[in-house]
Amino acid sequence: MIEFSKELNKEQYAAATAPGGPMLVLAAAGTGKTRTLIYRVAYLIDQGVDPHRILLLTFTNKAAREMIERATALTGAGIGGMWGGTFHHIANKLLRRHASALGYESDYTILDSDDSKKLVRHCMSERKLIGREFPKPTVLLSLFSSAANTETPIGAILEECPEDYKIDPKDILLVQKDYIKSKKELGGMDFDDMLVNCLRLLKEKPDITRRYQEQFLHILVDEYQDTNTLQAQIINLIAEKHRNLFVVGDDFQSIYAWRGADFKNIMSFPKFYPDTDMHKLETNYRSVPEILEVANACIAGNPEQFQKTLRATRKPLQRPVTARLRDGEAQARYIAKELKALRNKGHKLSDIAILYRAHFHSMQIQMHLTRERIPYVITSGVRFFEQAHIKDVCCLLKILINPIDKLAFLRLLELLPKVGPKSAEKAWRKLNARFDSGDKEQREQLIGLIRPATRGTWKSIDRIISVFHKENLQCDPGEVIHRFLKAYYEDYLINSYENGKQRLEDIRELILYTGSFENTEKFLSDVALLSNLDTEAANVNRTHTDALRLSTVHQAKGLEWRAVFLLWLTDGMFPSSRSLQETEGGEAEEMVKGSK
DNA sequence: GTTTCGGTTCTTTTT
DNA sequence: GAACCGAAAC
Repeated sequence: MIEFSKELNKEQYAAATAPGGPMLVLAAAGTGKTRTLIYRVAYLIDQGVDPHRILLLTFTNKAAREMIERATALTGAGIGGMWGGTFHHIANKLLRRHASALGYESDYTILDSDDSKKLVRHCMSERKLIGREFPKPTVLLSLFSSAANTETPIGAILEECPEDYKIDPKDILLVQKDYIKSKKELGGMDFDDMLVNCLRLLKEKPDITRRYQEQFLHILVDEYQDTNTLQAQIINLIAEKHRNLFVVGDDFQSIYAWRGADFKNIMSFPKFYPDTDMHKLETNYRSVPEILEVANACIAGNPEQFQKTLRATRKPLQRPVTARLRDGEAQARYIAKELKALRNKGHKLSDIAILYRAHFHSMQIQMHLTRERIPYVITSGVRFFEQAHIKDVCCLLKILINPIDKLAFLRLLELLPKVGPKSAEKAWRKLNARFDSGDKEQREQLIGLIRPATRGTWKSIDRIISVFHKENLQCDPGEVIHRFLKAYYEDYLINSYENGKQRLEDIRELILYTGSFENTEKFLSDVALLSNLDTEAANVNRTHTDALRLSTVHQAKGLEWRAVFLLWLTDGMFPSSRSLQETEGGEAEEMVKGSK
């Protein structure tokens, strides 16, 4: 049995064991936010709530994984059946079930940012809007994205843009219209569509909504300060019946504004639910008082926040150090020197981290570390699942599942020698914009469409497609990938990339990963929605190697180390020059060394 | 007309 | 490192 009152402090206990209704838990950094949330889950189950009737929403995959792991450990696997995951995961789960209600096929593809970009570029080139003074695909996409996530029309967003694009908003609207149409045509939803459509489903289909309102007796939301209006509405709708809504967040740690997050959601929660039971967690277990002093000084004086004061439990140790250094070179040398000193004092490298705002800020440091033979791991900037080779093998799976997934079809064909964008596009047209991999005639037709020199190569891939349908490999995506490797891709990798062998290893890792999925479709959804294989990848790296950690501050949120270096705490670098609203800043070149 | 190759530029944060 | 652009090669 879990002894809630012993394992939690007073603040945490009060929150975790509160009766129900709308609850807002304001958890400052390092106060055991996750712990409280997990014990809340355990408490509910302890009270006899069926896990199936609990919905736990998180913001990132990392958080979801951690929560579920820890809750499982705590309750002794008692949470089986609980609905837990990121907003996108849950939206996907609902949409797969009810896609037809919105006019989608249930085998819709999820477009990741890479796919979206390609599609937008295509729409632009169709309208001859490439180059010139026209914004780049990524710029347009972020425009579309904030429009979707804030429910604001494009026009209004453009007006607020400080930089005066001299572009006709009409052109942008045209591209957006084309983009939306193309997505529909290839049976795809991008990340924003998942939330938009999920909300649409709940708003427009009351019969369906009622089922979930009934099912979810308790809804728990992590990082509430980072929700956007779509997510807040989704939550409110699902919670409408039972009103047991437990949201946790810290208005001072809202880091996703660029993605439509609106910290006003957390500020106005008590207004929306006048009977809100509010709890504050202010006892900090992570940091020494000297650091909390700095934190408190930052929080104070901001009128738009809930007032809070972090209280330290740890003994005073030492103040953060700022080091003024001439340039990046001096900074790197300084860190190397300090690292040596720390190690001499008996610190392990894995207890130390170097944090920075943007990945390229760490380049110089990385060179120095390599030269000095100091082992380090880096929470990568390149997302595992967005690397070319991972996407390559997945597009074979995609065309097996979704006959109208044009992007996957094109990508697969373009892997072949002597096939580029034009030939691939032509083949797609000749097939009438549909490739049913189960249809033998169509497969024959496609073989004929490929130029003779490459036909042999394609035939070996075609054989995999044929086997897939004959042997019903639906449930074994790993086997398909394996055969693809043997038939073609292994050679391709080795020939096309300097680090082909390493990439091959990645794919082997991926094949192992497929084992945990019931079928190809579930696997593909997950690949699209996950963006880091940081569980696997990080675990592999972490095993038994004592290594220094390099990470962006964003990715480091919620983590802790004995000693932390903060790079480039200087004007224009930290905060980045793009987020100009902040005024707090550093002197010339400076750097802070703190201990947790 | 297409594909491939070579040189150049620019790196946030996540789903 | 990868995405983009222009030029060479097929």
